[in-house]
Amino acid sequence: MGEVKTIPRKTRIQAQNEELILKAALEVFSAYGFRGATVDQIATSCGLSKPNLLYYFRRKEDIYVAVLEHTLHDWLEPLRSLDPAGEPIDEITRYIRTKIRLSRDNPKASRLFANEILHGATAIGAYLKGPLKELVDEKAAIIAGWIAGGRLNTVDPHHLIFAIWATTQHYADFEPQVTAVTGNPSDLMAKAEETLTQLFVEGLRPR
Amino acid sequence: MGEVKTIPRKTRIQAQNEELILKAALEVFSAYGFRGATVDQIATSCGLSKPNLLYYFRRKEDIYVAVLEHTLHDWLEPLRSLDPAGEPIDEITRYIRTKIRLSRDNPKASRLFANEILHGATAIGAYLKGPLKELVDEKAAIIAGWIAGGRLNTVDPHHLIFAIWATTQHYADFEPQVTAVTGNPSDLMAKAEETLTQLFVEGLRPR
DNA sequence: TCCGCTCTTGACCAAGTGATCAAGAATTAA
DNA sequence: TTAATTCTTGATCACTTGGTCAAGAGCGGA
Repeated sequence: MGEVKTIPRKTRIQAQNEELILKAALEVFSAYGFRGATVDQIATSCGLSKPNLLYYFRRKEDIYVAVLEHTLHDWLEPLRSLDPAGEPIDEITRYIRTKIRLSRDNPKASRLFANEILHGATAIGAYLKGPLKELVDEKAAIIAGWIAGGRLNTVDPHHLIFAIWATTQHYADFEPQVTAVTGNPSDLMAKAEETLTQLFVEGLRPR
Repeated sequence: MGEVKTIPRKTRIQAQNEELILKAALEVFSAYGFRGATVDQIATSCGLSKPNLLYYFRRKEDIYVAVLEHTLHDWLEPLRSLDPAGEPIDEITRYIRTKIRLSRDNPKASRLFANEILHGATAIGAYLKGPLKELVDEKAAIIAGWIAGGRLNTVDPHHLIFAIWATTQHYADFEPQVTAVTGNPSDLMAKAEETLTQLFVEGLRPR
């Protein structure tokens, strides 16, 4: 078989530059948002001229959508791997740990999505209502099963997932505030991970 | 005594228009962010001409800072009223409930802050490191006291406060995502309040 | 080598935007 | 009423920014 002729193959230079652009775009869009970022910034940031960048992505919005899609899949991977056959408390704990580490290691992706949703999610609204909703519903059903089996306390699974997202991404999205309040000690993220897992599993009321 | 002559009194029209402007500015800045919002939008939104608006606030940034400061105080009030003499579980529960209702009733203020912090908190950085940090440290100490007295499980108080902020403000800041995933049922916020209080107090592990 | 295609860029444009200003209208205090 | 003060705005400016275009440079296959 080999390559299909009607689909234009991607040049080496093309693949190379598109990767450069997406990397720079994540940097710039996550820092300034869609309207705050400029095409010039992205171009300069990856060593291309502005017209050259617009040769690869014809409109600013095309770059934005591309970088969003390019990052979305990885971002949801941890939720996807929530295992219905696992021990509930372990699975949730592992999910929280994975998520907070993802926030620590890739805060730019977190901020990119936060900004996108904060301003109405116009570019990924369809994705949220489609694939994301399906994934969340599926995992919420698993959690609901665990609850029905008496293996977790009774909480609304959707809101539990929201709570995990919110608390873990907080450290990326609100980093300046966290830093200002805590003074950014070296064990900040370790402490955060420990506190969140403890909090979600045991709660505040002493036994 | 009466009025001090050196301090120019505020005209009726002045007070009136400044209020109009701040209201419109909250609307526009919370929806589009600082760079995304335009002075024209704010002016049109409150029925003033652009030069007229700039007569009251000479620079765009002045409007932005004014509306931030104008909203900040109210936003932190619930934390301020955390009572060291109260019953710990009740105090925390009340705080969560108050916060989530504030997010429901004033999502624009939440989004305004979220956007400001997401993009580096350049306008309120000093406030975060000063008054906010002091307030949080004070309340964290109270919580630490409760923990030391065995009245709450052992968690880091600062991270507990972050967790409460994150989970409650999530419903305002990530509203499009919450709506997309849940379909926005009428009892959404009631369910959220119930789930969060339950989660923070009892945790997930069955007793 | 040659030729067609891809890639790159300087110059440029139109629209939008923050801010200014002079001059007139409205308000207020006497 | 009058005069000082405050308020309002049309016109305009300087600058940024997304996007275009024509022309040239570079690359790869035959």
